[in-house]
Amino acid sequence: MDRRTSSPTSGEALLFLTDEQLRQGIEAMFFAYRGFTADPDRILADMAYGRAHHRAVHFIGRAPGTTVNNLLNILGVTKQSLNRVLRTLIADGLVESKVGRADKRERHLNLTLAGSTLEQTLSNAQRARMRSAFRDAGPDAVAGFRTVLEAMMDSEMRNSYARLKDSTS
Amino acid sequence: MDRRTSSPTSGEALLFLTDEQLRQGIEAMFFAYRGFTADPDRILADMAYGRAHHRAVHFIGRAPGTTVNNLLNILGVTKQSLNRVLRTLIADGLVESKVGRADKRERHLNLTLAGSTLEQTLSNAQRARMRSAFRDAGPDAVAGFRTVLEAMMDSEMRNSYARLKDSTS
DNA sequence: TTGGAGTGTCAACAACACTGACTTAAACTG
DNA sequence: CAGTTTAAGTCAGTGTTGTTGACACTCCAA
Repeated sequence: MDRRTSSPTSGEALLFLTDEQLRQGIEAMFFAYRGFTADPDRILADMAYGRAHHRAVHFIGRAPGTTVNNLLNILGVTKQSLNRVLRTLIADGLVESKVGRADKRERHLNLTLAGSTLEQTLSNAQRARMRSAFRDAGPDAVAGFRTVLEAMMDSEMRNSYARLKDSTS
Repeated sequence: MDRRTSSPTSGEALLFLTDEQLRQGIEAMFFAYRGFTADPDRILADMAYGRAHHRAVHFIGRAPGTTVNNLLNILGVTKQSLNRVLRTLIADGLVESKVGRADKRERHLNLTLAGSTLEQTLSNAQRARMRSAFRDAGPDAVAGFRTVLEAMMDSEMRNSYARLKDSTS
């Protein structure tokens, strides 16, 4: 391998790709993800809900009127697994499911007022940590953070991510 | 919204802390973590093992001779949960548990040859993705990635992370 | 020698994922 | 129109990983 883009010194250009650096990146992901989910988990523990409910509520709030199938693709779980979660959320009045106008086979999902409240509560907790981390790290680090995470995604997930990102930009 | 990332002007200095930017960061973490675990998960699916076995094998390989209690703190699970995993790994000859010399209550954990082989297999798969992501993103982005992840950890996890990092640097 | 720490085990349970098989209803297609 | 496909929901069974709670054992130290 020869010298690459940014680093001026020759021998050090690829030092960030050593196995040790990669291993530290792996461990950083592991520990950071624990922090990432810790606050919502604490809130959900008091209710009869778990992480799966959080994810469903998050993405329904993010893409109101989304279909079950679309949600299935975003979450990457089976229909049975999502259905279990959705059933309780609908029964508890946090999510409402409406038959599609154009295609009556589809169900369009929306948060109720109560669902939106829960989403806000969870979202606020998770955003607070993210905001603190972003502020401590600074804008350049945040840009790098996002670049690496995008490069780490499977291509299908990258598509889902980009679609959501563009929908509100 | 106009994207003016690296602008030095005053009013835009905190644009990276908007709720929308934070939400994108949250979603990036979600999708990237799926990619992060996808390759080892595929390998483990064929065996009778799961993600918990991967984590145990990883950290035992990283800190040979570690005690059960130390591993407990790193992994952040209950001892019953870890014990179930360790029991199968020991029974299958991937991990060996030795009574401590100084303190005979403690058990010191090490990978056997077979355990080390599995660790390598999983580690190689996960490192390959991380290497590809790091290379695509470049050294500056990687530095930012690590900075943000560290800021996102709980302080106890940050300590565990730092201890592991320093042990081989 | 008593108390506490470290370890291990048993049992029960919950959350969340999976596969496989099936139904219902609607939409598309030849 | 008949047949096929698609979207959604359901039932039953299973596996991994996590949790509590209770209990036993060993060893160390006050």
